[in-house]
Amino acid sequence: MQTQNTEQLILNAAISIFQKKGMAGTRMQEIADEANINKAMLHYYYRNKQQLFEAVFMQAFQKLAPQLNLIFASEMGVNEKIRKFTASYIDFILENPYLPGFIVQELNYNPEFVLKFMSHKGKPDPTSFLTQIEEEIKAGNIKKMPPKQLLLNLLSLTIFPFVGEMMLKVLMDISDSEFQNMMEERKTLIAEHFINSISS
Amino acid sequence: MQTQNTEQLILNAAISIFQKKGMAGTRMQEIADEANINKAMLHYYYRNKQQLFEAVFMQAFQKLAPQLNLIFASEMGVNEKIRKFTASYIDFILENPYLPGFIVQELNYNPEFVLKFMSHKGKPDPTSFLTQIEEEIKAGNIKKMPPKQLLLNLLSLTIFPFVGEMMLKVLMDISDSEFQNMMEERKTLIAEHFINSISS
DNA sequence: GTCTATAGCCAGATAGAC
DNA sequence: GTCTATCTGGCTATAGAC
Repeated sequence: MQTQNTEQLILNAAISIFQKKGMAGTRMQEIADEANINKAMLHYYYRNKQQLFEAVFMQAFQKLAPQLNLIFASEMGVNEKIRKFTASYIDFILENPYLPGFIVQELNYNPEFVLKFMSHKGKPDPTSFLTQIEEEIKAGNIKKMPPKQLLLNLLSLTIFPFVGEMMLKVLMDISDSEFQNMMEERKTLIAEHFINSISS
Repeated sequence: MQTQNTEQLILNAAISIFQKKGMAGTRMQEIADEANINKAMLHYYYRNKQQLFEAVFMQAFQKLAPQLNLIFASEMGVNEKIRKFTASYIDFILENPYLPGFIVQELNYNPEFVLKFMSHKGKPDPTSFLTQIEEEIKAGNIKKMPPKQLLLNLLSLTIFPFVGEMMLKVLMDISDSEFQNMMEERKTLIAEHFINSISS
């Protein structure tokens, strides 16, 4: 095992454990076990737990950002953006199920770190999408409503089912397989429904 | 300070800390400090951390349940339920801002405990609401769509902004006061928008 | 680079005086 | 019931052999 391999092995193991249990709930030993490697190696490559966590968080955010840019930074029309975003975001999350909950949660527990990290890393910028909405409203194609509320609705419909998966399963008596089916169904259902609800 | 008072004092302090930092991130000492009381008292009244946490979780869930029953277990018509639920739920959360995130998160980290707890405590049951939706669809008043997806959309629009508050503030450049204003606005905005989107 | 052993600390829990 | 003092275990982190 060379440097590159071991370092990546550790990062992958750390991603898996941190995303499931969060910063405070994770033990370094668990990560070592997951990587089939010695605990001292974690410190050799990543100095301490905080730095390993930051590497994981950064990686997660950088995976998520391009998904958001599907809607923030592309040249498509509004309806096309909405269809593209919902379908592709849901596909993406089905392959990274713990990601949204992880980001949401650690953002709550650790806002100061995140803000520091954001300032020198850059984040998706919704401005152009919000402007696009305003123009469509002026043109009479979309019902009058604050653009940020519209975007918030879209993000809610797309992201929440995954963040609140467990709560929803308990509350609505949904099995694992039914949940999967519902998410597949949402890939098209949300977009049509949402477009229909904003069109004037 | 008599038994009743101290016990309640501890529970209140525990609610405040656990909801902000979660089970794993909370220190017993912090709870003791918050309650202006000695750490040993926590163990005197609640035996150990797990049991104190369970008391907090139970209390949180029992506060939330009546809010859900506004929509699950009342005699109103669908549109009326939607208006009532969104407005009253948002009001409720504005006074208990950490509650939804806390429940969602601990449910993810601790599903087995929750399921055990649910079985002998009872939870809000959405069956009658789902049936009501089906009937409205048959009657041609609501667009054809799976009732559970409709309910999931409603919960997403209402709950997600609070669970993902920090993420949204960062992503959409929303200040504290703008966030408050948006949530006030949503008390009526969501309902009208949602009703409009499902009406055929 | 990788391992074993261990230092050092911190948090949960308890003993026991009052 | 409430407090101080302390035990105990577990966890992060490091020292040091290979």
